[in-house]
Amino acid sequence: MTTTLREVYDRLFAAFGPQHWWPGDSPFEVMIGAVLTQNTSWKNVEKAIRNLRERDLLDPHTLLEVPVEELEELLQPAGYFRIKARRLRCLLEFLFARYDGSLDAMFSTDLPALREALLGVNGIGPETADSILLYAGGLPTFVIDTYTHRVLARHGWIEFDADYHTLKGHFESNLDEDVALYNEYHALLVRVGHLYCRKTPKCDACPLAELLPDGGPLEPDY
DNA sequence: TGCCAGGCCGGGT
DNA sequence: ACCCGGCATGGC
Repeated sequence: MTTTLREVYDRLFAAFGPQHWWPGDSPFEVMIGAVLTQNTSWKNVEKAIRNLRERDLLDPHTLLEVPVEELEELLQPAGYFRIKARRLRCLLEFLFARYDGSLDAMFSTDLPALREALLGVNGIGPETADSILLYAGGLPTFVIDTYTHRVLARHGWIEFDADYHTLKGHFESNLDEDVALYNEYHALLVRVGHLYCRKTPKCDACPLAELLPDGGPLEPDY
């Protein structure tokens, strides 16, 4: 790759500017959103979060008191509402079992150990864990998502088969360890993905278009 | 109208 | 160790 990841970032930032991620008024709200947005558009997530806010449930202690059936109803507009209600319960149980419900306590612990512990919670995979750590906790871990994979694979900057861990390491080993940079970079990748890097690429107006290999994107049908 | 969204899990080869 | 179906709503 002749273009560095830093140069890609600079292009994206020049094109789109700051993305102000993650939307949310508190770390807890951000953490909830990370679970709710799994394979789901953020618009739908907003409706569910609004339901929670209207009932003052954007707090670990109050949310803990909500029966799972009631939680399902509140999450309905976000889709996958039954499974997400249970996933939030699992995350809450983890938070109380280990940190007495305190996000500050949780985010003050050793990052690699906390990440592994989160991955042990049912419903928390690598992207959700890293989103929680970076966007709710302000900890330096790079978030990989489908768009990240697509953008890099289509430009030939990674092997198409590269897994989550490999992509994460690729970013973290080629960038300064900088929470603000990790934050903005991932948000920009999602933005450029939404606009130009869908299942059928629309590379014509993409700010990264001139960095494509001759003949267009590799893996265009991914 | 069908396709897709800021994944992840569990069961089957 | 992979592969795949299931999960569900709303926007374009």
